[in-house]
Amino acid sequence: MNNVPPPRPPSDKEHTHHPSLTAERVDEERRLEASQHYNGQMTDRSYPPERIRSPLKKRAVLSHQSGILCADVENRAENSVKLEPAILNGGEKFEESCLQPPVYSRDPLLSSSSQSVSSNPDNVVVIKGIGDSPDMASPNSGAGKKFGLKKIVVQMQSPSGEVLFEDVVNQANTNSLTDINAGEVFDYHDSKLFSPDSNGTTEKQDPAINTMINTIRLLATRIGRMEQLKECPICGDVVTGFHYGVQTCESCKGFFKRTVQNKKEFKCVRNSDCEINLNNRKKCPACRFQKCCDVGMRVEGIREDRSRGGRSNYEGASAFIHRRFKRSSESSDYPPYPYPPGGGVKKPKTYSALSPEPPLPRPKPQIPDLLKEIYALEGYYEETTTEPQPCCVDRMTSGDKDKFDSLLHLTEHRLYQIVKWARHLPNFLNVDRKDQILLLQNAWAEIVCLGVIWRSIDANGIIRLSFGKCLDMEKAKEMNHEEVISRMLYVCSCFRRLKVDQYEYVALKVLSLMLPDIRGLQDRDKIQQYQNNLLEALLTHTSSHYPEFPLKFGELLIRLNEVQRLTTITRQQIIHLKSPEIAKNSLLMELLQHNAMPAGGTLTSDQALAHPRNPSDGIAVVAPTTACPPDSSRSHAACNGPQTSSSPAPSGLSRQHSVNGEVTNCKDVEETKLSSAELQRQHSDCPDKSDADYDDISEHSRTSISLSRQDSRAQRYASSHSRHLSVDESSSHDISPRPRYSSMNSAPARTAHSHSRSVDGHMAAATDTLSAYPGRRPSSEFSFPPKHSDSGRLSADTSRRSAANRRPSSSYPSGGKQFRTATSCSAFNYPVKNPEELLLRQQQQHLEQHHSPPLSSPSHLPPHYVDNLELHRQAAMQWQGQQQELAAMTSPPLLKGYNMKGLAMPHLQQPDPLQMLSPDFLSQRLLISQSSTDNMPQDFSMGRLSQNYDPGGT
DNA sequence: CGTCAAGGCCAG
DNA sequence: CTGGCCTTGACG
Ligand SMILES: [Zn+2]
Ligand SMILES: [Zn+2]
Repeated sequence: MNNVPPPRPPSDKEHTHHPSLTAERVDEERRLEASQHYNGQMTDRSYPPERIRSPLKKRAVLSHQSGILCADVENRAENSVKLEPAILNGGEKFEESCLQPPVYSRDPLLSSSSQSVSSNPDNVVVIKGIGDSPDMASPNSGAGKKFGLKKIVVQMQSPSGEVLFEDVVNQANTNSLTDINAGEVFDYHDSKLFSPDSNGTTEKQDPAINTMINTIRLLATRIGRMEQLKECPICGDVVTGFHYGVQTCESCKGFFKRTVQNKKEFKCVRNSDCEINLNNRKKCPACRFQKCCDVGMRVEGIREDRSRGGRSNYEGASAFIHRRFKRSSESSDYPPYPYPPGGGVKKPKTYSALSPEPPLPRPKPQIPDLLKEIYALEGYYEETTTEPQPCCVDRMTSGDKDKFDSLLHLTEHRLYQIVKWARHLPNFLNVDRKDQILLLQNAWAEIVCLGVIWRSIDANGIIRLSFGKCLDMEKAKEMNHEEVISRMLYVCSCFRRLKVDQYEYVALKVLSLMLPDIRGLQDRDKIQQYQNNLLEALLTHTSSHYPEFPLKFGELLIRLNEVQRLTTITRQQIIHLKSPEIAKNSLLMELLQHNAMPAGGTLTSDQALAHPRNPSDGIAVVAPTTACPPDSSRSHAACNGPQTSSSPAPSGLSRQHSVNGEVTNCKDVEETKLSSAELQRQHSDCPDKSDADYDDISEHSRTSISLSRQDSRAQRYASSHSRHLSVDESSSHDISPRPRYSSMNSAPARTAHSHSRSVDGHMAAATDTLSAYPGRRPSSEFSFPPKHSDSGRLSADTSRRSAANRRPSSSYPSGGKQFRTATSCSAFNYPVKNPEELLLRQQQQHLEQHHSPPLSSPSHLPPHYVDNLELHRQAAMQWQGQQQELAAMTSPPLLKGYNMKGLAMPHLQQPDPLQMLSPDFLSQRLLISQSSTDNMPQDFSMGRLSQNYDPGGT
């Protein structure tokens, strides 16, 4: 048994002339020579930096997909190996976007030397250049004739500067392109660029390059996959392919799988620095597993439900990379990064350097996996910038209506992107689809807004919309958007001050999406769990990465509230527009007025299919002045107030002149609004105040506003329909977190009913489609009942596999700890000066009450972080409680027929059945039809978002 | 239908 | 527990 030749990849004929590999595998004790693969004693985390290779062997530089090593590599020209693009890109279509295939120069010495490439942590990823010509002789000269496309060329270089691999991608984001330069080194570990200078390297701090980082990361990843390892980077055995993101041998694959699946916790009996090789790999599982993690094996690759076959989509999976690149080449927007196996990049960051204590048999807690997964979606689903508009826009008067209409189109595109983005979030597809819709309807504006803020984070005093459009306060004033813009700028300044990083940014986006308290959610607990996990991940991240900002976590949550407030304004502004384009903008319309159909009737299929073009997420901010009275922006707090009628009809400025006899309620609402606005006016509107002042004001006024709204609502509530009550009671857990924002929260009873008809009506088919939907691998952080002890057999019906795309992955390293229990944290009962004080106060209370820290603290955190953990947990609970509190105060229907999303759309009292079917139609189809091929509307330049919404995808 | 990368099986 | 080999299932 042991004497048979080692298993090999199907076409791995090359092994036949590799002495050490083709040697029959005898008992491992006899394989002493295998230790030659490593150069003597290694410290902790240093992998075999050098391996003795037979000089006969030439390193193969080939498709990573095939897993094939070409035996005739040595016949290739040594000095300049020109890889075919198809090979370079693993057969993807990527090369289509390359004007010329890059030329690879290789040092002849290299191929015969003992250097191993990307598994060598000393290799670095370097920006070779930006431009359109492969040699970068004339960077960016005429490159982007087509929409300003630029190419980024990234190389993997050995420490001596040899070019090992090279990869190219097109990049449309011309703004940030100027922020990176040739010669800069990309550190995958921290996702940062370092520019070399006289005294070593300095980290580039410019946040503007964040989007670029995504691109570069992806490139680095793909480069990392180009290398064909022959020897398992963990034990030196024969590589049998990619396993959990890394090329490893079969045994390490199995070992990793067992370890994760069974949640083993090994402990090294020595110093956790055991060398792992073919001979001793069984000796110390702790160090072996650590090494697995160090070389980049992904626990997300292990499926919690143990389903077999198919493709995984975790960051680092080949399908993941493939998808991103394929799309990126087709749509000319920039991709996100995945993750380079084996590090691919320098800086292995030894464990001992990170923490002196005995290492845990788990991945180094660099960045929580959940955050990484979420971040992996950035770039890919970021807004595209296909149409550079150099000029700052600005001045959008009513005369620019066309322009504005196109902006609406842009917005719609952005919305599609958001839907797509959400679909790719870990486990989002495991959420009930009705819930998906609810969540998206509730949060889209926040997501858009956060994107704008993120982009503007480094632009001092400027809000960067899409397409290079910018707004400063001056322009904003001209357009009467000063409140929105100033608030945005304020949040920007907060983010800047806090040094919010990309992971925190994406976490905030998802946090704004995954709100468990929205009324009508089917599976609230799941959302809750998600939120908890995300909060936990964010907390871990901020605590460990930003010890200098001990209160960062809490502050972030507070800023999130500010963003929520912001979006209330912007929603209103959009709905105030008189553009008939909104009507055609079916998805936008749907989101804006979930329950209210256009007065004209249902959306026609024409409307549904005639989709506009061009993305932008800045839409809300660039609403035309004329259509948006100054006061409306102030009164955002009175978001319950009916503001408009359905889209084609002009909206009242602050007063509802609506259809269907719902007008009577306007008065109350108006009063609410006035009082709210008055409150607001008393305090606010000075974005340049100190943070403390600002927080004081906003928190205080918001509380007041909420209360006043509650009063107003109470009056309404008393006279509301009993059916509302019954529905409310029937779903006692359903409280809307931000009723003032959520169109879904309007007329709850009706919402529920229409959902049960419209959504449910489509549910069967939709679910089927969803089930057939391929390839989405949910991943960690979502608690699913583990499936241990079941000996793992799938029942026949599970293998029937409608759940194929609901495959949960293991939540191994980051458990589903929950720290949320409080349902009401009235921390905002009285004004506080700033979040710090708030937190301190919390802490004080906590100390007074003599609570013991309820939750375990991540053991990987240094002690001084841990001190703050409890504080942060309280902040999180406070935030959650605050969401609930707000929800509770306003959840009952304020006005029948008016939603509370700040839109106040009247609804038709007796909706046509067809109309009842319509509201969710698009988003439903979006949710189910955005298949793995991402056939999201791409051809925006053609003025169509998309043609087919074939929910079946067939 | 072949490839790839999951999970399962089971002798050692 | 290990690890070689098998089965699965999405994708191209
Ligand atoms: Zn191995
Ligand atoms: Zn050990």
